[in-house]
Amino acid sequence: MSKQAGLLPVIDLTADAQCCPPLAQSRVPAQTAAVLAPAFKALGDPVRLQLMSMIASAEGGEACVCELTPAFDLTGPTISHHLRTLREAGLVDAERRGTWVYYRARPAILRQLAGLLSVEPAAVA
Amino acid sequence: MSKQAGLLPVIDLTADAQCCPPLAQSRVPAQTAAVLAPAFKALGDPVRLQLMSMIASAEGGEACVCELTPAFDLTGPTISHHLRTLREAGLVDAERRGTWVYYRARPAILRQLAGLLSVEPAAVA
DNA sequence: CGTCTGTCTCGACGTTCGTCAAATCAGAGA
DNA sequence: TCTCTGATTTGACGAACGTCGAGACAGACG
Repeated sequence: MSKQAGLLPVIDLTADAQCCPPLAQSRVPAQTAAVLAPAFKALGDPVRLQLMSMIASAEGGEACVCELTPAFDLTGPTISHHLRTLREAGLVDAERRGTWVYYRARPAILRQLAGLLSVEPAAVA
Repeated sequence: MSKQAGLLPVIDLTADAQCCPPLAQSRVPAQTAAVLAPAFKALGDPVRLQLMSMIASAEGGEACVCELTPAFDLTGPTISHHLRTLREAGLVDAERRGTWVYYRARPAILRQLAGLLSVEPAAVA
């Protein structure tokens, strides 16, 4: 699956071009590490990883805090804190519409992280 | 041939042989989050992210601590601590050969993490 | 206007993290 | 054996984290 033969993605992936040569292919510069590590860090908590998934996989591409919070045995402020962490890491976006606040994933950075981690299936020599 | 007992990874990830439905496709179960979050957490430090890259991209697939340590403005014990963190997260393997200790990436878990983060470009197959 | 509901901020708490210096362990070689 | 070098462990410290309760803020609705 290294080459997605077949359809090209609908959206432009220019962001990937400059940002993520795979971790295992060339050494990550300190500056890149400093920028991307916080994103990994944000995903390094089980609650936030689930929150991220719930948001990214939600119908319509967004999830309301009111449906996120009751999915955990945690208080509102704690969930709010985790969402803020995800937001500050650039992983999600928040928007208030009336009474409720909706969170939406940012696919670009997800792709960036995935690209960094991608491992070429050992092009057998 | 047998590995040094003290250097074996703490986490056994064999159970996760079946790879990762993308984060954005289906909601990550709590159990999966609990298993994978520590790996992201381990990558959530700039020094460890660079270490991981240096190891994974090294020639021969392995890197000696003796070449890792001088790449940072940190003491030996600190680098050793970070390497232990990567090892306990299941991201790398260590092996002592004579005087030196070599670290080697574990591609399986890297692929797992990349798969979790992968964002399918909406285009249907 | 006042009140209610949903969400966030603030302050506090115990825990974990990143770092170092000192001590210890593991081999290599004289 | 003894010593030297490379790597890890131990113990300590301040900083950051995850969590909570109490309070503040933002809209909706009478």
